[in-house]
Amino acid sequence: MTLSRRERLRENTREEIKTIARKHMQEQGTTAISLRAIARDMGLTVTALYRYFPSHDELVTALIVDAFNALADAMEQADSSQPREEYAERLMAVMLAYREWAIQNSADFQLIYGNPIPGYHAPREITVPAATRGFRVVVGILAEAMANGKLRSSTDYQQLPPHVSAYMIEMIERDGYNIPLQPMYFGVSGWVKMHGMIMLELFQHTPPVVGDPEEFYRFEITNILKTAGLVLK
Amino acid sequence: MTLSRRERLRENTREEIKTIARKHMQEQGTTAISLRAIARDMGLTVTALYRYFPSHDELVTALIVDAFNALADAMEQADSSQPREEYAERLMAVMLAYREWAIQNSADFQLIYGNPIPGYHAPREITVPAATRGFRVVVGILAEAMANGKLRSSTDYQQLPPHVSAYMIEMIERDGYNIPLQPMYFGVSGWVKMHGMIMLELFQHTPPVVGDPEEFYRFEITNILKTAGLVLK
DNA sequence: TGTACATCAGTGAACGCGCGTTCACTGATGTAC
DNA sequence: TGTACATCAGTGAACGCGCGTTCACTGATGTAC
Repeated sequence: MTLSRRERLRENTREEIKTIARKHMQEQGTTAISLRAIARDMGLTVTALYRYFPSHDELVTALIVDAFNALADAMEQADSSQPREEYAERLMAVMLAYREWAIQNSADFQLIYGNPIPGYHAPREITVPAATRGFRVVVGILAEAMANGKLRSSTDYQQLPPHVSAYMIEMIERDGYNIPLQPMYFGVSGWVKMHGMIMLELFQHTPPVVGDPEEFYRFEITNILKTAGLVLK
Repeated sequence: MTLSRRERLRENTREEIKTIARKHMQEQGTTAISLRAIARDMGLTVTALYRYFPSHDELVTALIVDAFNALADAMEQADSSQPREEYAERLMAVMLAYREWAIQNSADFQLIYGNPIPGYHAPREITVPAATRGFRVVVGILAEAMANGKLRSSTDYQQLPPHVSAYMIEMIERDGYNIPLQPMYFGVSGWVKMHGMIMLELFQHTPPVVGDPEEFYRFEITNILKTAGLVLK
């Protein structure tokens, strides 16, 4: 669909508002998203912004959706940079992209995975689909590896507490993942660890412990992949 | 040392201020720590609070130190509730206490492990010693298990990137851990995972995926312990 | 035991900032005939 | 091609809030002789 001149200008202004909001987040944290401060930076009055976002919360929602999508884009791009049959390489690339994006866009990362903004309630029907995109890439690769007989048939997941595995199987169905339990369990189990490392790195808890967080991160991924029989070339 | 009547009253007031600050954090997030709001709740003028905390930042620092200490206390207590020789049980109890405390005191947990408060800079010489207490419990148990020949001599840690292991060995020395590299590596590697799970649970990312976050958390700990040869009775 | 003085808790006004949202409005741009 | 009208971007004042910090002060409590 083509946009009229007016619509294009409108889109540009919306983007400019979000760009400045991101700058403020980066400088002052996610609670510093302020319509008045953005207006000041743009040389507009506050009220003008209400033409573009009906409220502060709607702006925050737009930023959250953008952030989840940008992160997922980065992961998808990393995935497609690797040969299709090299599952270990694909997973490594995707998880490195996850970390890289988190560090390069730490304010956005805090916005989507950190402390909630006081008083703000995300409309889950809007944010959740964007939120799961990145994770779908990971479990998708794992499922592909399994379908091609490259995933070690570990027995771990078979010992999950019965109601946990029942819930997960139901969730796989409900959210349309269309994959077996094993890659889903493996994906969640690995994801939470990498996520923890990134969070701790971002807030300066691990750098004084491991020295080089990126090397450590790579090392841990390599080990996790090994437990699934996925070996890097 | 005994305190005079005046000193006792003073301590009580300081505690009351922190208690109300924690209530506000729980309700409005860590950025809502406000001297004026606390004064309002106490029926005092703002300026009266300056007798107890010389600035907003000093109050935040006190809350951070208290939080790290409370978390470490909970972990130490969990540790001492188990038989000394049952290393797997001790580690399970300690990590469950970690999660339990995080969930029961989610605002404090966000304060110490979540997004930084804009404009606040922690005096690391004050916060870091408190921050490492809990982790010391974990690696302490692992080192004890190793000293008693109960830790499987995995070769994982021997393949750490050379400058990472060099850095960690130096850090062990610098921070006075007095333990070998293996339990340190194992402790960090496990810690980051449990931390990630808790963060994701707290912010509602994993509950819709795993259904019962506590069961899942237990399951993952059990598996991690197994990889180190530590089996729960 | 009584008194003078120092210490301390708390007040109230002020400074100089910040915020989201509503309302009635002006003036430019686009559109339909 | 020219004109009337609708649409839209942006203004400016106002409402009712919030914040940390400094300053000169009052009045009660504790202490030393």
